Amino acid sequence: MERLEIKKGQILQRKGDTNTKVYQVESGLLRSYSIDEKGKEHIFMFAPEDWLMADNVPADLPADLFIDALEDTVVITGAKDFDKGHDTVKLIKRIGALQKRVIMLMSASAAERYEHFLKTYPQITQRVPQRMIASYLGITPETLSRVRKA
Amino acid sequence: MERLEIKKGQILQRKGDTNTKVYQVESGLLRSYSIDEKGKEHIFMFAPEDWLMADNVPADLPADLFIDALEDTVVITGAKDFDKGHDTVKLIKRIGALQKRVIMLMSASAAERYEHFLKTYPQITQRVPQRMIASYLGITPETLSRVRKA
DNA sequence: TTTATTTCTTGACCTATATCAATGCATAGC
DNA sequence: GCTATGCATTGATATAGGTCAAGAAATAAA
Repeated sequence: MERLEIKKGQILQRKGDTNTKVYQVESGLLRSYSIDEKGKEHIFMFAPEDWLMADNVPADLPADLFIDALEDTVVITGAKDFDKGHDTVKLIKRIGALQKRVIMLMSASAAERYEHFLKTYPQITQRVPQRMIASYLGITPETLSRVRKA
Repeated sequence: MERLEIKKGQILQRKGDTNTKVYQVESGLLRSYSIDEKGKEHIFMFAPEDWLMADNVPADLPADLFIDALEDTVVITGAKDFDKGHDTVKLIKRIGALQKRVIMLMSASAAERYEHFLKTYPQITQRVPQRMIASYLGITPETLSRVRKA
């Protein structure tokens, strides 16, 4: 357990890295993302204050995601330790959020996704560029721009 | 905790129902799905033997998903009890699977999703109709048919 | 075995979103 | 203050997948 201060733009984890830590955000903003074989970024999650950032693959496998800071950020790092220190209620809430996200990705239009994002994460909306919101929603910046204009 | 035998086609839970149970599958096959405002079905998950079927919203809120049996099925029902009876390692694995699913929905083509499904769930492929696989993958039966033909 | 229903496939056409390029605006760096 | 870079918007075009309908095949029910 360790307290880290990192600068905007600094990378905490790259795909393929050993993957043994989780990051509790004290202040600032992290994101995790993957890069597909066309080189396109797909943001999996943002983590502002009080959120836990983790790459959810077992600690004995290489990382699936990049993790970096979108603002100067302070985190408390913890080891991935599956047998203790986890709040079951928080894990189940996270599963619930992912359930809704999967259903939305299968069924909602770009506009509907954006509307939902605005309502659910109004604070994050103010802190990240539009192109990152587009990436998180699974659409292009151009499509997001058109959706916002409509 | 109770052991239930249900018939193919029988519904265990409807959207809006009270939502206080989880279902451990002993034999058979369950699915959970939502219906969007156009009346279209979106399958969230299949649960064959040894899988746990749950609607991952808190027990004090109404259900988000329908759950029904695709075959004659035997389940052990349990109460949603967030403070005990949960295997943290299994919850984290489930989050990991959903993480990969979200990234795939944002970045993979229909063909890539189908290919991945075949590799990951070969047994389920044999037990459910194509139209349900399409629904789970977030594509239409016509698209799946064309992808398979290519 | 026959009939009814469901599922799958295919063709033709449509649509939501992607791609590409260009331009303007905002922000960062010097 | 100026220049460079990043971001957002817009137009034109392309594309992946959706929609609709019809017919064939498979499965279920009688």
